[in-house]
Amino acid sequence: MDTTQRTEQQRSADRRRRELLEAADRVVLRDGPGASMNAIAAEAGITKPILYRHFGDKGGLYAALAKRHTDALLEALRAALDAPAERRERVEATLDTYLAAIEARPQVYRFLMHPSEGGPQSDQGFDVGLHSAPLLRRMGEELSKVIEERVDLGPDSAQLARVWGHGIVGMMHAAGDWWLGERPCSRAELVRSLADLLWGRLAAAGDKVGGPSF
Amino acid sequence: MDTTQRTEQQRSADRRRRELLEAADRVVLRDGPGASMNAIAAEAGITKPILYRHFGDKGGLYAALAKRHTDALLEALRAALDAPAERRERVEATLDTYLAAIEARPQVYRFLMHPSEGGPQSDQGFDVGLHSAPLLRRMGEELSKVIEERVDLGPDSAQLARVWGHGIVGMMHAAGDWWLGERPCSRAELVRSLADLLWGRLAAAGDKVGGPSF
DNA sequence: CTCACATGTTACTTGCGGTAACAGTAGCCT
DNA sequence: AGGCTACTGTTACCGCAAGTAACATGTGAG
Repeated sequence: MDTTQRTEQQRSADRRRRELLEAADRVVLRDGPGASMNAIAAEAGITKPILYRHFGDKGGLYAALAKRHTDALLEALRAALDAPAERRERVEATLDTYLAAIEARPQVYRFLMHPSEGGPQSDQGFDVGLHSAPLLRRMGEELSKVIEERVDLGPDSAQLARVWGHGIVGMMHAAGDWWLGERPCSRAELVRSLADLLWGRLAAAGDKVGGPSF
Repeated sequence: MDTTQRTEQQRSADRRRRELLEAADRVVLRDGPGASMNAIAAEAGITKPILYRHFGDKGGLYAALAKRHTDALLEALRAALDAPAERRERVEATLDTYLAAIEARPQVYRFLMHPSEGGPQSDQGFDVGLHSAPLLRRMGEELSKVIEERVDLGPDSAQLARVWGHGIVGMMHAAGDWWLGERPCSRAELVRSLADLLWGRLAAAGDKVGGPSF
């Protein structure tokens, strides 16, 4: 067969693909998630149909783009999660890693999580409806695995671990999103507060007495 | 003044508005969040510009639509949250209320949370990017208030309560979203697992020994 | 030289959000 | 009555973005 030739051509195609993704990245980071295919093609120095030949449709481009960032973030999280340290330390390190990532590149984060919120007249963005889930889901599954591997939860551990994995990721995500918007405290404080929550401080706290009237 | 006349006209306008919202509701529930303004107008028996006169733009229609459902859900949550019962009971009741709501009307839920995921060719949906936050945010703020009112957290209670409010809501949301998709267990089990997480079972559990190799 | 193939283009269709300009209708004011 | 305002409704259009068809061009293999 022509495998050797194929590989050569394939390599060139892959390089092109990577270049296109980087161009897309630049545009998305500059113009927000509302970036149009035309704009991306222009940034890459080519025209639309080529993008479509490479990625099928806009969702494909988005998926490829998201996968890059998602993979990178997941790797960082895995490192923090799998470190040989006390559980609380690991939890705090993981929370901090995530928050540091979204703090450092809020544009990327918003692109991954929140679809069209670009410019004033950009009402249609990437259809992240089906794609924003994956990041959260993948993080949830990853965390679930680690929990089940390393925490002794008795019977039903598999199910419990999955519920907790997704729940904790959701907590991290929502709190991070809110924090990124309002910046009501430092990152370290946020990490500490969330870890405290996970450590049962809600259950341990007493009822408030002398509260409002009743 | 012409207040009396105005009220009469206003009433008619309000009735129309409500009718339009109900039509929009039907269409969104049927066609998913990718419903077009034309489709909504047709369902209401009128044409597009009228929708725009009433709601300004698509975001306005969405916001009005979302507000109805959000208000209803928030009211139910408030009731569970403010009940005169033990804290754990209240937490479980609130979780269950939320999960029951999204279980009963997944279409509404997906519309509120996830934008365009409609039909196969519907790539642009409502720009929920800026509107899905509100529901989560409002729930988070609501919960924050209740936490601060009723739980004794010592100094920094305000900040801590807000972090926890948003975090817990995010946990509930993410776990609910995942659960709704996979249905890995009953609602009661999910509620119990999440409450256990909030009650510090993660911190209380021991390390797993004899785990994978290390 | 020519065939096959990959790369690139221009020019188009479709469909949606949003708007302008026009038409009919009900009540009030003098 | 007749006209003024204000609301409801329409058709017909613009702009823009996704996605596609058809055409052009370079390049290595036989």
